[in-house]
Amino acid sequence: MQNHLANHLSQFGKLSEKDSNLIANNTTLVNFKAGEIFVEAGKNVNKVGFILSGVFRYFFYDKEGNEITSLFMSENDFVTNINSFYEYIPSSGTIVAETECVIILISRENWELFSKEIPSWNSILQTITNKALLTKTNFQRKLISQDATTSYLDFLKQYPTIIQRVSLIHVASFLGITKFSLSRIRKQITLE
Amino acid sequence: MQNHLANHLSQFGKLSEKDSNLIANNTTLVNFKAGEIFVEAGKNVNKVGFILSGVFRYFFYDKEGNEITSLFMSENDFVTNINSFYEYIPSSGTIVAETECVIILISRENWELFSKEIPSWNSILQTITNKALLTKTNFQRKLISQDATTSYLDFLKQYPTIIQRVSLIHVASFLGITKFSLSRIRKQITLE
DNA sequence: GGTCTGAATTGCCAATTGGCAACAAATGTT
DNA sequence: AACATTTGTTGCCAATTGGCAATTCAGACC
Repeated sequence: MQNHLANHLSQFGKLSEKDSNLIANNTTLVNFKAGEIFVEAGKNVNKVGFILSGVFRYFFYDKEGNEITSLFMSENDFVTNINSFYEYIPSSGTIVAETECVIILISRENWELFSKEIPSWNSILQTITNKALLTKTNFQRKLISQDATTSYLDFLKQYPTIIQRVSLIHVASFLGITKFSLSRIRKQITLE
Repeated sequence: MQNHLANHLSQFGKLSEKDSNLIANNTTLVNFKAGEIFVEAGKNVNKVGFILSGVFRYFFYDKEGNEITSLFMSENDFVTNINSFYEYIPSSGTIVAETECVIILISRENWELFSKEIPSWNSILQTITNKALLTKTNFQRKLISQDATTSYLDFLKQYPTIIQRVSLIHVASFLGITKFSLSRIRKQITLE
């Protein structure tokens, strides 16, 4: 059901029947198995996915070579590296499917087609991008100034379905703590 | 010199002589003394400033009532609460001038005028907004996963002129550490 | 069922950071 | 200049979090 994307977008701006059909006719469903790569670090990103099911994870390596997970993306999220896509530069990180995933794939060519042909496309995508980035900075702000237990509880609130679907080590990295600390925090919570 | 704004914007998209004049004729210079409020928490934000000189600070209060500084804005930055401005909702935080400041002020009415009359306005501002948000999330990511000393050194690199112009207690809050820790880190660094 | 592999937990100890009180320095006001 | 106020520092100790080795657990595979 390709129209899932058009339906989703129509929350943020008007789409005509024609717009909706254009989208449906110029996108494809793609499946990913857990562990498969959607975006490879070092390469330019020329595609955007819209997630119908599953969880993707964005990670990169810091100066010490530690793997840092900085984002999870799941149902009704877009999956891409915005910076790489908009700026035509290599992605500094990797996006990997953490579970089986199904996405609606939009190539750059079709993205540009939509941008030209669909009057509200740019405004809709701008709205979504802004909202996503603001949500991210707001959540990160908490991680910076809170203790680890509070951060973990906030994570459960904000991403209630993610915790069962990804390794705790990645959640720990996302929260900026070690897997040991996360394990102890979870134990502490179940004891209360 | 009102054209400073048009000059700055022209880095990100084409502006005609006419566009430039429209901007100059529909913006005003405004001065702030240190301590004066630009955006008041709880109120809708209907203006955007472009900073010619000085430093502004955005802060809010967390659940425990602690003041959290989450952003500094200085020369050639825009100063506003994007979320409040775009979503027509009250600002959750306050923006205060930390030093004497001079800004080019754009009211919402004139913002909309520019949006209508200047063909590249939306695209330019979208580009700037995206860049600013991406820079912010990238910096915050470091704060989450690094130790405090590294974070402080990164702060000096990223905002070299801010440190001399704002209280260290606000820098500490921005970095997510206490003023005591920051004081010790600074001492440690000068000893090396 | 048995084996293998990676994920998660736990104990122990170290390093980092926080909290508080006291003090010093800088700034603003009269 | 004298005073008050705010900002920054330091010592002391507590709380949090990290690091590492050993162990347990869970799922994959034969």
